[in-house]
Amino acid sequence: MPIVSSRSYHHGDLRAELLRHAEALLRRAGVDGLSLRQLARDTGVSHAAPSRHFRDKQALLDALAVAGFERLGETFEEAAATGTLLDRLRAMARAYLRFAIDNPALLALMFARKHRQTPAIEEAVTHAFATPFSMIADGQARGEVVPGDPRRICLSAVAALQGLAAFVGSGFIPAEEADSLFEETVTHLLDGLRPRR
Amino acid sequence: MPIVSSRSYHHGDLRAELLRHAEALLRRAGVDGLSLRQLARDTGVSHAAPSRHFRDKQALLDALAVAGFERLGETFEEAAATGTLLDRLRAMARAYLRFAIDNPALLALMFARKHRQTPAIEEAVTHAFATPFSMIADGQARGEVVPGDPRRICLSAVAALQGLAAFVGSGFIPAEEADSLFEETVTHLLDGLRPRR
DNA sequence: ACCTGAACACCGTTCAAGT
DNA sequence: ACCTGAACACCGTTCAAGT
Repeated sequence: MPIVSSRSYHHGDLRAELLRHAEALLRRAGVDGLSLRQLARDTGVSHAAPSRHFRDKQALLDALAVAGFERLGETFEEAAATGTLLDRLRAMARAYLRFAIDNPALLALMFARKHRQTPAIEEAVTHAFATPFSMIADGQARGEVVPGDPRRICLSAVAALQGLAAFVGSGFIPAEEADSLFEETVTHLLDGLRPRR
Repeated sequence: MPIVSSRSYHHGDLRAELLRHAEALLRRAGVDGLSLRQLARDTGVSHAAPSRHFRDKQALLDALAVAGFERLGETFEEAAATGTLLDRLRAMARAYLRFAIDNPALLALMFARKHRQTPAIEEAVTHAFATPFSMIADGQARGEVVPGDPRRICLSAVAALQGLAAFVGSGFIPAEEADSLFEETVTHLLDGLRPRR
């Protein structure tokens, strides 16, 4: 008789364990190598067991994306902990690119879903980008950032980084060039945020 | 006895026909819906026939990517046909975003291959971006564009557009917002290209 | 040279059956 | 409630065989 009611019969928490193995499988085999059956094998359950926790494969991918956005949001919070406004914006940009380079398959998953705009994902996205969003809004209130819809400003800045990250992650930009191109891009972005006087 | 030696036994040119159907299938079913067997069915050949023309599925995807870069390069050339330098750069940026929105699955294919850096693909990429590249180099020669490695300038500009296009294509940015965000981004990019005086 | 049909190992999904 | 095993329809790849 289990003490914690959420614990399953055979495993501690199969859902969490599946997610953990799925992240590892995604990392080492890519999106194409991430199969439910391989995941079941890695986790040591029958191939039909995951369906109890994820209705279908897309539900698993959605859950991975949510977890990814949560991790990304945490790195944003850490990056924005100290320093001047420009320091923190720069640190967040750096954290974003590092996340993209360290988790290329996960990042692709997070942004390559045209379908299934789950409320859970929307909430995770909003929460993840809350830090840079409020950073920009605060900067505007103090006159240190150019005026305009902070959501749009945040979006276009992240888009520029996203493109760079995608190019680096896909091998389109060689790793040697990534750092200096990143510095250029960030300098350029921060320059664009600075109010004209 | 066929007149043209490249013509196959049963079809005019099965390779070209496969590519044609593959593009259509990719467009209507996405990357996940693009299977060799469905493609064979669409083309009216046995499921093993494509393997004569494409060693494996990746080879088909590579060929689709090459065709995509060729099409993209053509739209760049058209966009850069007339107008001032800024007009042509703006037109190329617009053409890029339009291509991205009209061919989201193809664009994802073109840039999401970490593996198989084929010479054919590298050549197609270089050729496709030759127009914006030389446009920037020309602008520098005439003092109308900020100095610096034209390849890097081209790369970071395309990356910014790529990120925006990816966000729009994935439904991350609603279609209503795409145009105005694009205008803002392009204005910002062109502003960055203008030499300080 | 080019295509077919059968074969193999894999996959996602479903569902009756077990505990 | 949770998991298993069998079943089904699909897939990529290979290969002997046909024309």
